[in-house]
Amino acid sequence: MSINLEQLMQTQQALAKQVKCDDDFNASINYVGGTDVGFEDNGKITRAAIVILRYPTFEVVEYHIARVETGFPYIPGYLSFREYPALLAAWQQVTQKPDLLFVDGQGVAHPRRLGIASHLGLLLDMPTIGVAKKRLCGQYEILPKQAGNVTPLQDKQEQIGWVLCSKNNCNPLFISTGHRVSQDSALNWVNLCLRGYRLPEPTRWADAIASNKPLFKKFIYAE
DNA sequence: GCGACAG
DNA sequence: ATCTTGTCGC
Repeated sequence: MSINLEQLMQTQQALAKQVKCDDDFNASINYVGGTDVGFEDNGKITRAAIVILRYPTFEVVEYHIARVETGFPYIPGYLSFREYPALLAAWQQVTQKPDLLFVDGQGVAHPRRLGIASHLGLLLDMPTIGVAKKRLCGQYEILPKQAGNVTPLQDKQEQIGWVLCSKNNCNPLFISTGHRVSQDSALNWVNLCLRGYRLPEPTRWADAIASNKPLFKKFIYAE
């Protein structure tokens, strides 16, 4: 089996046309979700974590981890094809579906406007926000690492997202609309979910769960 | 042609 | 992403 990138590119372009960048979700958010993906056995196994938090208290309501065989390599610009199968498996286990889902990776801040947050948003028909730790494409003005600083991420006269300094002395986050959320709301909701750490709570918990970090171990022990 | 390139 | 200790700075 070989990979036909030409074919996948066309698939992305077709899907990108279906992405909605306007607010289309209940104004009252009661549950927010976060996702993160990790790998095991030299990448043979893809491990996806999904966590649901109550908003605005950020208590963990439930979390799930799904492991599936990795069926696609990592190719910049095609990350979603590698990670979405495991994310869908984890999603099936979710009882309390969130009102908003924070996805690790780009939303429309992607060469063809279909980062994993947008792709997953379409597959789940859920409002999603892309929260990436690195830039994939687009240009922006370098900002002092002072919490609160924010500048547009632009690609060819078009704003594809935001570069946000979420915490002092930390590298910025790359925020972009995934699906059914406006760029302004994406930035707004990330800010509303920040609690003194670089990552917004849904992403921070998903990160801890997917990688079995101290925050998660402590949580398990307390349970 | 060369470098850049989410996780 | 992952393999990994200590270390520097806020």
